[in-house]
Amino acid sequence: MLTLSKGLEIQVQNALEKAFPEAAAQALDSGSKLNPQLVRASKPEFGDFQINGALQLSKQLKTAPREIAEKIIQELNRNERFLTICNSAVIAGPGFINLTLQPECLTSEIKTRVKDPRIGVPKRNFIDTHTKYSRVVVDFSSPNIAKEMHVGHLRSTIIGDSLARILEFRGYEVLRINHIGDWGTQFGMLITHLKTVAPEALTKANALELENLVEFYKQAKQKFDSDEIFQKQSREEVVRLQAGDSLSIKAWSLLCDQSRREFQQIYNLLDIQIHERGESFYNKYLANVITELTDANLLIVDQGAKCIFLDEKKNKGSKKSVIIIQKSDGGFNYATTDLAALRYRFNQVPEGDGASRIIYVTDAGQANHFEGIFEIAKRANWIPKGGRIEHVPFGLVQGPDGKKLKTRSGETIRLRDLLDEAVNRAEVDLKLRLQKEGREESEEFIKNVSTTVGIAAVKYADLSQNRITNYQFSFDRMLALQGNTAPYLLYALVRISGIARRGGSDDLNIENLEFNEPQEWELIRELLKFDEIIVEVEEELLPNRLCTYLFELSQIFNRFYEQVPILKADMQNRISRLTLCRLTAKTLQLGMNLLGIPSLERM
RNA sequence: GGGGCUGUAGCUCAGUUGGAUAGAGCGACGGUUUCCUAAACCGUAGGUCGUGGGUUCGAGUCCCGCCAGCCCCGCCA
Repeated sequence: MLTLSKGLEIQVQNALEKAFPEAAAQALDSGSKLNPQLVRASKPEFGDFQINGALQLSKQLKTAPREIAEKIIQELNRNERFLTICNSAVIAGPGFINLTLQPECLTSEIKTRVKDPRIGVPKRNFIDTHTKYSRVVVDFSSPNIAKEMHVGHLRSTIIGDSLARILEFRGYEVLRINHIGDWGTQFGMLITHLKTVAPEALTKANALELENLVEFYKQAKQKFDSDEIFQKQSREEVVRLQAGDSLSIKAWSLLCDQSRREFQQIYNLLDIQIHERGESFYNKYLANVITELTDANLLIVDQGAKCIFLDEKKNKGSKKSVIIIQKSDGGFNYATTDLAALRYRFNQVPEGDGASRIIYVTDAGQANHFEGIFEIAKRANWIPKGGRIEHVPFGLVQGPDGKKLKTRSGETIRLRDLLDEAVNRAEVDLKLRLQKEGREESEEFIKNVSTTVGIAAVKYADLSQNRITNYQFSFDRMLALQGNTAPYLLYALVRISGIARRGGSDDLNIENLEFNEPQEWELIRELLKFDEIIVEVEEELLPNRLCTYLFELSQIFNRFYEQVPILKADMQNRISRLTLCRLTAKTLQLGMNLLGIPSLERM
């Protein structure tokens, strides 16, 4: 109801200014406006919108809140345009004004939405806004070469993908960037170690299974932490690699290829589109970062390393935190790479991406790091005018015991295994139900439904939680057939498909819709919120808001479905109700699609 | 020691620029299958919003102190 509420806002603003012309003029002189505080009603019994401003303005206007409200109402009731949108305004409580929309207004919104593939969600207009460029970088997923993807990558991948989908839908040109860990000290360790234990892996493709590679990586890491000579060798190896030594590069690219194929399988299963541009891509830009930071007088040499000290403002006598830009051995580390990446992304094409907004989807543990990186970027003047840069943090994935999710033996859980288990459990649930209901379904049906339900459950469980907090992973809860879960949403959609199959699919003449039941109006009002939710998620980058909305929509639909006859209703009501079904299906489908979750006709 | 995040019903969590009587789901208890998938729907019980101050007409929400848990803090990413 974005358009409606915008129109309403103008009417309410006018009414307030007409009611108190002197105060309005005064406010205008000081460069502000009287704020009527028009918001959505907090409860259905208060109508559709409420005006809260009278209470706050009381002091300034030296008038009792209810008296202010009374005057605003008088103005509103005099305004014909307002009366075509709303029933007359009502004063309530200590000075709130409750507004209820005209039923014709709601009905006509429903009609336009049924026909609109975007269901009322506007595309962002980049010409009118302060942002000149529509390009956004979403940096997400980012697994490491020579390691398997695990639950830690799950959140970044799922949340990042959903945000990318929503931004794309709103009209941004989104660059989905997989900033994979394909560079740095870890490779020095791995290559050095492989030289002695499995030299063939450095010259021949697929000499090792990925699992073995992971095992070697663990050994290398252990050696690195305990053996000083090995540590030195590894660092030298990194320097060779970063300098472009051909043998090192060859070994490195073999390792990358192998991991890459493994990642792709997961992305296929999760239906994730992402463009790989790992840390190594920025290798050729690293030296320039040093040059620019030196020119900007930001670098300080400390113990042989080039550093930037932060925390200028927060000087409570505390130690300043520091970011190392170039190590004492000449090597670069992840801060350097992140700065080079940031620089590149904001730079204009062809020397960069020409982005106006960069979004990093990583765990909350990196908040300090990004804060530092962003501060440096600001000081170096690398953020263009109107440019936005945001860290989108998320919490840990915990097991049912509240601790970091591990296997029974204490190992990290492979993402692959986790997804397989979700699908298998969904299959067991489904078969049990088929048996109970005496249904016969093909193998293909069972396979398709279990995969969809399993993957959807994992994705939805993650997305439906506020990402900031830690997230307790539980197969039982996410696959539960009731509650705020993917199966619940999928089921609502299946019910609608059922109606369509039984004669609800005829071409509807939606010119004369008529609604009488409270369940219908409740559904209508919920359906019309969709556009606001999408715009909100675009701004706040919180997909759980969309999940909550879809869940509530499903609940309201299920109530409507239970309590109001549809196919058995007379023609007029039948068409009207089928229209609501159709719009509900469209909304659920689009909403789930924006979360990266597919839907089903039957389940 | 410094910094960040979190603390809301028995459990898992929502809670919109501060707005009216703090909401879901699960679990518990009770009820509902003669249109369309009961994987559903309806009802009941359950709260000092960690704690102490402050700002405000109004605070779960903003500010300060304290307590608890988790995470980060110079050559790993």
